[in-house]
Amino acid sequence: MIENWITQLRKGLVEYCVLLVLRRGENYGYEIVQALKQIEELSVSESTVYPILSRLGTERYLKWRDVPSSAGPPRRYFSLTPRGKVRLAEMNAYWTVLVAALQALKQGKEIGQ
Amino acid sequence: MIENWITQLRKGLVEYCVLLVLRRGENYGYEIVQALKQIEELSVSESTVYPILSRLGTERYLKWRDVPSSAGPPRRYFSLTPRGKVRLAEMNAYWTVLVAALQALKQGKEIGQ
DNA sequence: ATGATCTACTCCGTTTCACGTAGTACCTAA
DNA sequence: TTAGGTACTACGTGAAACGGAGTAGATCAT
Repeated sequence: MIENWITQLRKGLVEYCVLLVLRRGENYGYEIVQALKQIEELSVSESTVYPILSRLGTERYLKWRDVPSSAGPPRRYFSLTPRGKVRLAEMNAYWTVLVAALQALKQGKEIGQ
Repeated sequence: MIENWITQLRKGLVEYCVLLVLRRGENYGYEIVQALKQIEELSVSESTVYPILSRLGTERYLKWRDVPSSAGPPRRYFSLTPRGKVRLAEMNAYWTVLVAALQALKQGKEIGQ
């Protein structure tokens, strides 16, 4: 099934998307989940995004602060650390060359000679 | 480490690349391995490509024929089945929208409103 | 005050894939 | 007969996505 392939293809990508969402400033978890849910091609859920947020936190790519909310438990606002910004830049660089390589493979590049 | 992320990102992609290599006609295993090794961003080895070839075979996306070789054991020439061509078309379609979605996320698209 | 509902997460188990290491086996040429 | 190129196969590990269930704070209608 193509769905299964898509699940595999998403590996690594959700993490990249989380960092991309945070590149402009802080956002809280639920908000990030809702934002990524809107990208149909990703179609992620809470159980995918929250573990990524905490993993990126323990790896010090993200920092956070808790802010009381008027509608529910305190919100945890995440933002990129300097370390996280470096990682995002590395990911951007790799993603760019990867997409270019795939594009070259799609278009005409023959193997053999 | 970024290397680990790259390993995750490759999941699903190697399979896609194998189908892309075969889209024009048949190739034998060793040749496919050498072709994909030349793509630095993928940097795959035999132990990655051969299992994919046999998986795609049992899933009937590929067919093959054995041809005696002048230098070694018979070569197994793989080619796309009609089913495989459909799958490749689906993958192309998904890959295209995914790359576009990531591009949109990279450029300016804000969340929240 | 009590239950319903929204918000904001956390935990656990399963599946799948990439990949490293090692091993098998075939064939030609010196 | 052995070295070297060719063509795979087997096995185990690690990491990520994901489904489903659970936890818990806060507001609001009854």
